[in-house]
Amino acid sequence: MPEKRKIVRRPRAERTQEIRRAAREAFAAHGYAGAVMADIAHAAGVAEGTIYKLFENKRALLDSVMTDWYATLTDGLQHQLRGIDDPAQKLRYVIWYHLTTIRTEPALCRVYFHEIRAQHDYRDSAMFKLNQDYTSYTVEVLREGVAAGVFRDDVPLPIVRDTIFGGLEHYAWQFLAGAKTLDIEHTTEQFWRLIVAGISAGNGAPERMDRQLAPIVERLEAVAGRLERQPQGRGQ
Amino acid sequence: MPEKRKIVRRPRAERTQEIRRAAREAFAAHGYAGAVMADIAHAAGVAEGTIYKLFENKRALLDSVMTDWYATLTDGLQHQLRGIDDPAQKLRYVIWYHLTTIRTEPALCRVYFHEIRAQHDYRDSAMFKLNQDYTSYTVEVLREGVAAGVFRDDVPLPIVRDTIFGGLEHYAWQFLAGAKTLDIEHTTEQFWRLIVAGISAGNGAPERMDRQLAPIVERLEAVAGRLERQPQGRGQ
DNA sequence: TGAATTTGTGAGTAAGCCTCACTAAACTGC
DNA sequence: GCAGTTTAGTGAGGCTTACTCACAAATTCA
Repeated sequence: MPEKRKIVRRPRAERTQEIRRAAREAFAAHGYAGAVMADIAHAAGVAEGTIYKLFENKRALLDSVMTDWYATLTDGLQHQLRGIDDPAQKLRYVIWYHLTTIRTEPALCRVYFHEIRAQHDYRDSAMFKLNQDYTSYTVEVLREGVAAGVFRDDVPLPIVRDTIFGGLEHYAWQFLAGAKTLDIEHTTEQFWRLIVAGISAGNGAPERMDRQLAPIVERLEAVAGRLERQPQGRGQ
Repeated sequence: MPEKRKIVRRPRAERTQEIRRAAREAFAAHGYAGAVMADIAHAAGVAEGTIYKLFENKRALLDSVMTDWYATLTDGLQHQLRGIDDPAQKLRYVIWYHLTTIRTEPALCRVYFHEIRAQHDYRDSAMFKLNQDYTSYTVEVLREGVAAGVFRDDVPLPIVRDTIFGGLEHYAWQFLAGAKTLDIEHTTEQFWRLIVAGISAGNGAPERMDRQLAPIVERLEAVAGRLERQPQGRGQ
């Protein structure tokens, strides 16, 4: 006679949490396609059918895992940014925070980059909203910088935002693909310099630069010429 | 009595091409996971088993499709770059070319971004090599610019490269996700300005900028002071 | 204590990648 | 031409896996 396992019933929220935890590990370890629902069920200590009582399908389970994770990230960033004043320094922190996240949770980042964003209905999803929140702090920082006169007043905000996050992701992919270690301090410094140089007031595109320098040069030359035409006073 | 279809045998290369064409359409239309091998076989006019005689599996079929496509892209870029001299202008062309590719083949780009790079063995794949070729032209252009003194001599090449491609991809994703149209000319201009401002000789990070301007300001002030101490000549 | 409700189960279904034993077209030597 | 050999091509079936559903058991309620 086969041993009949006692069925224990637990609060819905607890079960949900249990399953989410198991799912997070599975997705992190094997990716979306590689994770097997039967294994997740086993790891969570429930039958496969139970998962479908609490989550609509595999995709919804993934969404739930990622939403959970992303929300804590966004809160963390928002909280830390309040402690910094200078816009350029805030920008530096955003870069550092993003890189740190990638190094701390490479597996989940990978899944996010490749599974979540690939969904055709991504732009209607909760993840999209969360991502907007996350990146909107950056846009906010940029706006502050422009208002303070630190950044050019014609910086194309969405493009700078995407350059930051896209560039970081692209760079970090080498790390996510297991190629090499990620030197957060050094990488932060390099990215930050590049971006800040690109948007700082006074650093326009080449011809803009010329336009800004032109009057200064003109003034210098005029004054110098005037001095040259005068009898030399004291040493140069 | 069921009609017996005549089996026609054709050169290996021709069959392969036929299947690849059908596969490309299927992958573009439905993505990797969504494309069904049975449908591809049907569209190519062969039995499902035939595909597996010519390609190891679904993944290998995708690789073949993408390799084919990517190779033509790389050739195109390389060819066009030879017609441009100025490093900054070359950079502009790279950006423009990349955006144009994304707008011309959004579906394949999407599959590339999300399926190819997600493979855990991506860095050993043929696609990785091709991508290296593609982006290496950009690094080459940057090197030329540094050598010519147009770009700073301390630009971190890999980071600039990743900022360009990562930023473009990130920005273009809104378009790939079907959100809005892609204004190539305007976007090219914005990105190019941002990057060039970031790496141009003379546009360092903030403190570097100060360092460069300092002697100029010093000279101006010295001269101005000297003028002020002198009896006023003609009215300015 | 019995009825109603809610939670949990796991065998079964369907979809889809892939295999393999087999068919028959093309080729080869006579 | 013909028998024997090689090889392109086939498609039914195997296997994995997401998902369903009829049922079972625990809990709650009257």
